[in-house]
Amino acid sequence: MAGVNKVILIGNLGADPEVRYMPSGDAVANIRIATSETWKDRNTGEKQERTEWHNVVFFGKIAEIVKQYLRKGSKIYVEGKLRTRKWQTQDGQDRYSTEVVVDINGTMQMLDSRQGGGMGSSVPFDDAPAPQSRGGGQRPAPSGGVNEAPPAQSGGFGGSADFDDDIPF
Amino acid sequence: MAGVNKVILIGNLGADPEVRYMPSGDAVANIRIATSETWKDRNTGEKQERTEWHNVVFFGKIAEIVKQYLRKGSKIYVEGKLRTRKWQTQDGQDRYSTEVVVDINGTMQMLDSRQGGGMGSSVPFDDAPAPQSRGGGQRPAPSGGVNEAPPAQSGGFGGSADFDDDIPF
Amino acid sequence: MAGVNKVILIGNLGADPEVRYMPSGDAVANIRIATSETWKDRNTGEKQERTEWHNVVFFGKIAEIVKQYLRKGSKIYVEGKLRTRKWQTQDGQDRYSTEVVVDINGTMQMLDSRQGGGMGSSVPFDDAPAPQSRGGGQRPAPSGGVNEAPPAQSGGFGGSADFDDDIPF
Amino acid sequence: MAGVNKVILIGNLGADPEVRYMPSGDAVANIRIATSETWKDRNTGEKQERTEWHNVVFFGKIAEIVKQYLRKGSKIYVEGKLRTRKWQTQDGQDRYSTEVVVDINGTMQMLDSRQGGGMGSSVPFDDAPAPQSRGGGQRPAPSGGVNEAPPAQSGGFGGSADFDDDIPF
DNA sequence: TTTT
DNA sequence: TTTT
Repeated sequence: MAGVNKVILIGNLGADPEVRYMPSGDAVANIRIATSETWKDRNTGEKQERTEWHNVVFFGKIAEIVKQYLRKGSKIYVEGKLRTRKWQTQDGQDRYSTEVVVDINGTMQMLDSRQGGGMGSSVPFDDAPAPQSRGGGQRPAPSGGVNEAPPAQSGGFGGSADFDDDIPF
Repeated sequence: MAGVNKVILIGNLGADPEVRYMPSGDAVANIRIATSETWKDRNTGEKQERTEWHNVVFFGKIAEIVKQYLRKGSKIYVEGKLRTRKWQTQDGQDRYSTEVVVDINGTMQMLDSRQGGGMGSSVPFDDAPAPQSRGGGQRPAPSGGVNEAPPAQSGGFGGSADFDDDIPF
Repeated sequence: MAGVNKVILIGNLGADPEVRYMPSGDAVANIRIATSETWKDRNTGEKQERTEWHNVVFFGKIAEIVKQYLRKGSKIYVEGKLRTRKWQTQDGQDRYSTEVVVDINGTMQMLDSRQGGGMGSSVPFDDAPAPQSRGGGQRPAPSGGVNEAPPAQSGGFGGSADFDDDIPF
Repeated sequence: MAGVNKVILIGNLGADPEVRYMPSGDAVANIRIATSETWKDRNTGEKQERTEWHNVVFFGKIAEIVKQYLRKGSKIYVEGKLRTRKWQTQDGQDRYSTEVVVDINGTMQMLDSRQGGGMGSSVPFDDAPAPQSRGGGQRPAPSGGVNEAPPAQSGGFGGSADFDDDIPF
């Protein structure tokens, strides 16, 4: 019992989200996002760039938001945790795949809502307000109590079953 | 509407926590923690050290854990957000005070449980298991559903009223 | 010797940066950025919003980038550390002010370069490429060695003198 | 050009570090660290635990520190970035492996120095001071200038060649 | 006021 | 394979 496992990413989606539904009815959304870093070669002085691709999976209510608002090219902020899943190929070989999991403890924020449809973008979701989402589900209506300061997300997360037999890349 | 406001600290408590209770019965715990950084002077090569003191305030269930387990000298990991409060001196002058707020969206972890009572420490709580705590309150028992993976904390946070008329330092 | 002191913010500038120069010639840039969080009141269900303002100060080369590229309204990602300065009012009273310091160990990234001048913005810097900046200064040209992977920023940071007699707000 | 790619971990080493040297003479250190999270099953109320294992690779001077100070069981704080490497099996199949890279932009801190040799530990490095390390190399001696505040790490990082033909697990 |  |  101990540990911190936190990932923070800002990047762009390489494709539209892929969304599936659990037997429980909960959505699971998968995206790929690219982060790139640039630097100058110390010898030649030339500008270098390296792009890293990340598999990010969203559970619960936040998966619905991903489905509704994100598209290929969307720039987002993501806070989640690392998880490495073991899975088998069709001929029974072991494989490992590492993902960034955004569940009720994680967060997602859209960062490009302002570039908006007004600029002639063909992206239909751009007129929607940019959501700022915790992974959490609905907040149960509590009884009484002051409320001058932000509370937080809460319960209702419906579980996250294994997908170990999915091919990750 | 948008934004990330996150603080991550690892440091030691300068004194025992100060705990108060809200009219609602919720605890509020205040601590001071020190972070220090060291570097070598670029001219003399001498080792330098600078210590920074942070005011951290905990709300809800996590405040109870702070009260129970933390003491002067405890080393902790904290994740919270920045908040600057305006308050008045007795003669009506405005003052501002910035704190790190750890509420249901934040986290705290003890990092020194292992140094334990076995070493001759007089600290009575050292035998207790080191808690790993989200700010959250109780989790409501949900109905049905798989549970192979960690869910998350949830609701029940009882509010965090203003303390703007308190003197912060 | 121990400690982590890290702040991560995403928000918008409330005004153009204020830039000064040290006797050494190094720039120091100050900005105010707003982060806001929204939540629903647990009783009334009404949407609530709270905006937090942060003082951020940049040292070294990154301060020049702030001066050149950021304006009122710019949305940025910032990674820095907390620092509380003590200063005196004109009549000799002690005051404390907490800032987020972005020096050579910090980072800044513009997040809204794409909204561009094309939308009729009067902001002249919008055509410039959005910089991704570490706080670092110039990188000394090293001798030999492979370079297939990103190195990192380096030396040359010119110091950050005290500004304790400045009024912070 | 844009992006944030950050990983923050607190966990324990599952084994002693494995250290290799580049043709350039630079060290590369690999460790496995475990982070665990606990939660209560929402139905049964039983305590659950899930442990996640992370591959972490250190480059440059920080790799030397890892070699010198870390051992199986050490608890550390690590700040790095995600990198997925493609490699080939002996029979030419593609594989992918995701690691947390701690280079000059990353950080490592020991968190258990205080448990010390005094408790009967057989670990010989326990008497050494716990290092607080940036990934950086040596700092070039600058000429003149004030130095009242911490500067930062700097240059000299000797490169990080590809290891794509190594087997990662 | 902590810690190393 | 760590830790509590």
